[in-house]
Amino acid sequence: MSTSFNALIEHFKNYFPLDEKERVELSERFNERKIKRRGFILQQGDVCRHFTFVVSGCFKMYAVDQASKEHNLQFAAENDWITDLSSFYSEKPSGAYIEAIEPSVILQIKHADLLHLYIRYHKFDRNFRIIIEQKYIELQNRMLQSISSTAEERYLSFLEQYPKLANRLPNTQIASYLGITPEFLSNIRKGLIKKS
Amino acid sequence: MSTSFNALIEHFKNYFPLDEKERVELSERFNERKIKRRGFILQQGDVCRHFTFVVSGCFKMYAVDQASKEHNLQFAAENDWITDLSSFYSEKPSGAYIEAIEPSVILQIKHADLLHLYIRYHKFDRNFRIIIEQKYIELQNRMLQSISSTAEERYLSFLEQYPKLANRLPNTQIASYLGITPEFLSNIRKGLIKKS
DNA sequence: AAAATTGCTTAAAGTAGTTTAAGGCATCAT
DNA sequence: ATGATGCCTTAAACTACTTTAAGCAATTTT
Repeated sequence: MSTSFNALIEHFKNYFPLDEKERVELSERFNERKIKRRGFILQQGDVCRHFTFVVSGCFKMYAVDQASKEHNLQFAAENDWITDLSSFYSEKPSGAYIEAIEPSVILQIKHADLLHLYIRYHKFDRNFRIIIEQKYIELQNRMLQSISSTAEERYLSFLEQYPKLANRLPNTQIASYLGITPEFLSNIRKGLIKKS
Repeated sequence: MSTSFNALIEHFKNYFPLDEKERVELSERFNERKIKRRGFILQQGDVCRHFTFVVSGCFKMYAVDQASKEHNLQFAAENDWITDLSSFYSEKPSGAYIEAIEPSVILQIKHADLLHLYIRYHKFDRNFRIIIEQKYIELQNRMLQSISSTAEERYLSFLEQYPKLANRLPNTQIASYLGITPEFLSNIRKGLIKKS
C-alpha cells in the first residue's frame, strides 16, 4: 500500500480509526493523483466530481468576480480536505476554481464511491460529519472576524492560526483570503514593523 | 405526541426519514421548551449543553467585542438548528450568546443523548452530516460575499436569500449580521429608494 | 541568456464605511 | 398618562481601505 493511503488512514485515526475492511474499501475507492503547480482540479463551469484529500502540497479554492478578480475562499495543505461541497453533492456546475499552489499529491474519491462508503459503513458518515463540523467551526470563527475586526487584526490572527501556511503563501494570496488588496496588506505590514 | 415533535420528524423527511424506533428515541431524547422574547438559551462563559431545533419563533447568536458591541453570527427561525458547535462538542465555555428575538418554542437535546443517537443509529450521523454540510455551504457563500462584495450588495443578497427573516428583524440586527453600522445601512436603504 | 510574468512596495487621490451627535416616532414599563 | 427605551434617520467629520500608477527584485518561461 502506497504511503499516500497511509497518510489518509493515519488522518482517520484522529476521528474513529478504520478497521481492516474499511481500509481496503478506502484504498479501492480513492485514487492517487499528482498535480503540477498551477494545475487545476476544478474549474468554474465544471461539476466538482471529487472529494479531495491533500497528501502533500497546497491548493487554493477561489471565485472570480465580474472584474476578473480572484477571491480566495480557502486553502488546503497536507492532511486537509478540499472540494466544492455544493457542486459535489448537487452535481451542478461550480462557480469556483481549485488550483495547486505547489506541486501536490492528492487522493480523490468520486461522488458515487463516497455514497457507497456512506451507505455501507456507518463510520464514514460519522467521520465526515466530524470533519465538516470542525471546518464549520473554523469558518464561523473566520466569519465572526470578518464582521467584527479590522484588516490588521484579521491578518495577525491568520498568522497566528496558520503560521506554516503564512510562510508558504505569497502575500497576494493572503490578502485575497482576508478580503483586502495586496497594497493595503503591504501597508499593514509596514505598520507592524514600525510598531515592533 | 406533541406537534413540536411532529415538526422535527417532518424536518427529517427532507433528509433520510426516521422509522418508528428512531421516532420514539427522538421523542425520548429531545425536550420541548418555551422561551420568552429576550430569553437566553446560551450566555458567554457557559458551556453550550444543547443542540437546539427551532419549532417556532426566532433566535440570534452573537459575540460581544471589547467595545461591548454585538456581532450577529447567525439567525435561526422555524425548522432551523442553532448551537455553539465548538462549545457543545468540546464542553468548554462559549464565547457567544443565543437569544430569542421572538417568543419561541424549541426542542433541545443534550450532548450525551445526541452521542447516544449517533452511536445507535447510523441515520442520525447521516442526517446531521447532511444538515451541517448544508450550513457549511451557506456560510461559505456568506464568507465569499464578505470578502468580495460591498455592503449594499450583501444587503440586497440578504433580502433575496432570507426575505421572510428580513421582514421580521429590525434593521439594527441585519446591520450587525452584515458587519456594518445601522447608520450606514440606513444610508444604503436611502440610496436604494432613490434608485427605484 | 533574454524576455516575460509575478510579487512586493510606495505614494497620492478617491471611496466606502464609521463615529458622533442629534431628533423624531413608536413601543413598553411604571 | 409619563418617562424610558429601542429603532430609524440625517448629516458632518473622520478613518479604513481601494484605486491607480509606478518602480524594483525575483522567479518563471522561452
